[in-house]
Amino acid sequence: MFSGTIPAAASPADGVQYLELRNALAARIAAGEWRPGDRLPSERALQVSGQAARGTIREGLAQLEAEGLIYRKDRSGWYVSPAPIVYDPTRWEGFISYVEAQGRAPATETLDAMAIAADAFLAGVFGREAGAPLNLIRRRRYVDDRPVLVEYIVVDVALAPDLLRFSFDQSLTGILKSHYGLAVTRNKVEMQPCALTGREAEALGIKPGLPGLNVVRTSYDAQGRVVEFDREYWRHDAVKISVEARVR
Amino acid sequence: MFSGTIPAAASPADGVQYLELRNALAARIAAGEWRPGDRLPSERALQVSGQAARGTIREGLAQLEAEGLIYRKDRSGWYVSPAPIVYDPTRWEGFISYVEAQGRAPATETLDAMAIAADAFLAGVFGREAGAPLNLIRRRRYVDDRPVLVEYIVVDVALAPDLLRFSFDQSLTGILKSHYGLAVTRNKVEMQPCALTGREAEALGIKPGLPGLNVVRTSYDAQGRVVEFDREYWRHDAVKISVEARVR
DNA sequence: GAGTGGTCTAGACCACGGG
DNA sequence: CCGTGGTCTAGACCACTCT
Repeated sequence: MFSGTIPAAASPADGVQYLELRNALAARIAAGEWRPGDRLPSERALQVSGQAARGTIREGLAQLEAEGLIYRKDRSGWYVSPAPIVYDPTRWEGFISYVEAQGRAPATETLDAMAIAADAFLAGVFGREAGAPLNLIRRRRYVDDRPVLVEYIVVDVALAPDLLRFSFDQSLTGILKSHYGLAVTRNKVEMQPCALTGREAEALGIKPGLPGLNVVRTSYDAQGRVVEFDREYWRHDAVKISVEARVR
Repeated sequence: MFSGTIPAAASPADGVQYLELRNALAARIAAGEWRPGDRLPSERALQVSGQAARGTIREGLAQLEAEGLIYRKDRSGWYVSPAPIVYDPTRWEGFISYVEAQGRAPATETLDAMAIAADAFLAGVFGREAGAPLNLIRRRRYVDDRPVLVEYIVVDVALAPDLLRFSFDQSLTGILKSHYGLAVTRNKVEMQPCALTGREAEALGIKPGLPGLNVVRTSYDAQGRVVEFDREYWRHDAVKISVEARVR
């Protein structure tokens, strides 16, 4: 009744068909009938065995998806979710190292990298005037070949001139430190559960509206300058946040 | 294209009916046609004006719900969501003070308070043997009369004997500090987007499967003893996490 | 081309709320 | 009580993947 680290499932009998399907599938997943990455039977196959309309089947599957136990690949099928990555956004280590430290295979892909001018919001973030030159980098990151997040990074051109000549498929952290001497000493992190829509859903290859986690990080150096402003959109089933901090 | 603090909405025309309904409703909400807490037209009314099957209408509404723009009250209707509470789980202030600091009205209700014996998991958390006596408190917390979270707090009886004689509708923080001299100096916080199911969904009066945020906090005093182990289940649309931390 | 999920329709009955 | 959302059925056609 109170143990483990993950919320308990619904009770076995709910008097509701789609929850009973959900429970049946969850039990079979827990029993190891399918392993992470495996495909579930098709919706129409589940209809036959479960004797329900397809809409009802889909509601049960959507339930498991919301819980992060399964995910869908568009027009391909429903798959069992792998374990989430544990992520501490207050650490300045970089995606690659902590994913590897958890025995998983990270990958990074740069989608865009361009010069932009600060709008009112970004001007405020960086403490510059509107129109100040900034660089915007958009990346997609993978764990074990599955896209798990898309991120938008903004860097002040004044602090890192000519940044766009680099490749960002590796660690941006390393570039900022070794080529520009920029060391982060303080982070401000905001997180909010959200829905992944529009460009983010498209970049992750998912159906718009799937739950996600929006992480916004502002990184400062010892002089209080904003080194990096980073907005990440994570698949909700791919990440688990862990933060350790002294009480202030 | 890159501004503001909240993810951009989907594009106005998606070629998909339920997303077009979503966009139409989102625009009317943004325009202030309905204010936070207001009820939307009924599903059947939206059917008439929008010329679509009710299932399609419901899919559009579920989309907005996943995004946190609206929420439902069981068999009552769909309502515009109020602004989320900004919450810093590394601070040791207590719910009441930070909700009030944001100009909102907090309330706390104790659901259960009982003595339990440590299972293997909790024994590990508290560094005690299995079967050690603990107290478990279950509370529901409100913002502006809307239930936003349910929490399970475990306290070591050895550190806070006879704790159950107190009322927990006020600050537990204050009780632990003033009556037991327990001061928290360090927190470990884990957060994971989740679905609210079973007891949690019931306690919050929501439909099982709605997205939520699971926050697990372990609080230590200066001697490294576990003062409090707290598991919170938040409505996903009620909270925004903000953490500030030095880089380690 | 066969099979998959994605979308949509037009109904139905039910449980619960107090718009 | 009536209106609400909650659940469910039994179909249909489409866009996409390739299981």
